[in-house]
Amino acid sequence: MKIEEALKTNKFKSDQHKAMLNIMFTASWLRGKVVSKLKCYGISQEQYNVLRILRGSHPTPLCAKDITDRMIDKNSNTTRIMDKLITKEYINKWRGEVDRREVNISITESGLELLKDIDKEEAIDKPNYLNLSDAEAGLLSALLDKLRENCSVASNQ
Amino acid sequence: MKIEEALKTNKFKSDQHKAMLNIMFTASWLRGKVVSKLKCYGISQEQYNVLRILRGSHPTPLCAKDITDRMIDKNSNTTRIMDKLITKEYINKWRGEVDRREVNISITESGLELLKDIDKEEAIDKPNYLNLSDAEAGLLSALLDKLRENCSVASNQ
DNA sequence: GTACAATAATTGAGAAGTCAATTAATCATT
DNA sequence: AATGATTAATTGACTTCTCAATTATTGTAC
Repeated sequence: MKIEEALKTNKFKSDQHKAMLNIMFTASWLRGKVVSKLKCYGISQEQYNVLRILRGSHPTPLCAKDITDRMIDKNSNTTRIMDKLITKEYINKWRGEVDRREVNISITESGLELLKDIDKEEAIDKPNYLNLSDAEAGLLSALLDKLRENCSVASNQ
Repeated sequence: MKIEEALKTNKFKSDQHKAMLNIMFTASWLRGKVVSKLKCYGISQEQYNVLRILRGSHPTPLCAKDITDRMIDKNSNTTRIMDKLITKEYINKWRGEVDRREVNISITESGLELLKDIDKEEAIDKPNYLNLSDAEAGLLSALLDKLRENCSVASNQ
């Protein structure tokens, strides 16, 4: 479904504006797919994202700031996402010994198992999940990277 | 800034997975920009989106469903976004005469003025806001449209 | 080493989102 | 025209987000 159909309009100020709306729509669409896949595991997309980040560094722990830096949505309230994951015993947290302002966070065995189960359900990340060839996916990433360059508008992100 | 730097990782399962994370990151980045632009006008991105949709159909009113159909995030709670906009007197709402289940919604003069003020601050949608040529923006849209085709995962969206 | 700035994480309060259940009206079938 | 199904919108309960203020610790300059 083309973006014109998805948003039921043909009025776009410019090609850039159309692309912007398309990015936001596609992100929302993707989010819907991921969320529905994760539903039966009882975790949110943000929680899943954090677990994957921690698996990536495992067995080295990360501090909260390191995790925020790696998150898709930098505005997420990391503390509260951690709280949820601690309650579910998917992560461990302890005060940093070197810098006592920091906390060390690492994924538990139980968290790793959860990810393994989710991985089995390949669909979320499987190649061609996106209906793009490798080359097209690479081109898409390159365009998105370029889009964010030299932007005239200041932002805190 | 490339997505590898933005997410501080080089570990991507596939080009498709990398593109997926890039879309979500870019959408969040764009959202941050738009939200910070709209802040001084006291409206959220979703409210702005609804006002633009209503301006597009003005002076013909739309019903709530028509608006939802045109929204970027189809899961938004349209009723509550409308409530906010009614309080601010940017939109009017009245029961449909033909189909009494529907409500008719239209943008007010005050709402149109707000949009005019925001438009003056061109930055949000101005051409090249995205640092892409028209051709690149078109290509990006085409890739996003393709990506959403024939997706193996069922979704309610 | 004391004062002040900077950083990491947390919290509180209010806003917004989510999801299922509900209400009201219309449609479709007989 | 009575029945049940469908559609449009709303609501209630709950969760999550947001953003500024706060606490604790470390870094920097004198």
